[in-house]
Amino acid sequence: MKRNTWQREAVRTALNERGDFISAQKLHSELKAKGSTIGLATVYRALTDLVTADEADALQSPDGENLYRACSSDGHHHHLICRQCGHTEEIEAEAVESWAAKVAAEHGFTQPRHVVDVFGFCGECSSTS
Amino acid sequence: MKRNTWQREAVRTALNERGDFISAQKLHSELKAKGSTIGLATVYRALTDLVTADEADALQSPDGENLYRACSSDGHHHHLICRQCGHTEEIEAEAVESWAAKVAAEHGFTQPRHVVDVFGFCGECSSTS
DNA sequence: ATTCATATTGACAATCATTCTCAATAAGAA
DNA sequence: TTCTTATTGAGAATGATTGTCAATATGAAT
Repeated sequence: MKRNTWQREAVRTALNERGDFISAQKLHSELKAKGSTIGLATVYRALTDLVTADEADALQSPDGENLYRACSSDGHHHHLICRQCGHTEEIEAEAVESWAAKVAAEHGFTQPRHVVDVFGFCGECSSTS
Repeated sequence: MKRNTWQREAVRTALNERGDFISAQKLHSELKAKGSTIGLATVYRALTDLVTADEADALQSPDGENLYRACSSDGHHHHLICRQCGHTEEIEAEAVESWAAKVAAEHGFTQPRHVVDVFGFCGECSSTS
């Protein structure tokens, strides 16, 4: 049976408060910084659970870290991520959904899942540089 | 000055002979299996160089490994990858290109790069399972 | 409220891909 | 051939993530 613990709650809220993607490591540091005694392994476990429960979203950063973020829209969606400041925006991709399904089918592939993310420099970072 | 070594050549040919994506680790094992004395670190260095020189393509597998593949078409392209056997097919994605550019622009993002890969089970693996 | 079975935790060890270090080697110019 | 220095290889180091296991705390039953 699944139990509710303040640790899981802490991870969930921390993820909700913060809008952007964050790594498990960083999330753990932040919680510790706020006085929490939560363990690193527990943060990983909680995040994995949240992803399984479709309450969070996961993606890999270019340097191999796993980044997590609370899922706002419950449906399937994609991201527009700033390479400089990490700012993230969710984007609709209806066109891509059907395209992916079509291409997969054409090549005889089944159960297609796709990774569609766009990286760039957001308006602010573009003007600053 | 850049020097040519048999090690770099070995990695380049191994990558060309093999059509699919392969991890640095596995590529190294295969080379060793064939009698090569090449070192693991060197394989990593060679692969990184090939990617820099746009002779190879890199992507991250869902479990955090970096996969490499020789670039056949020199232009920009995407992949359809079998989650079971690793078989890979290059796909054209004209529609996605323009979509990505448009979405980025709409949100004020500049210099968009995108990651578009479709994972699934290829025809063969679909029927086998 | 108390008891109890067990899900969950946290500290730390273990893993695994990748990068770093550095002495030894070899490519290529002279 | 000689010499400079880019490159190599073995192993150590790193860093994220996962496994281990005794201690703890949740929630159902009493």
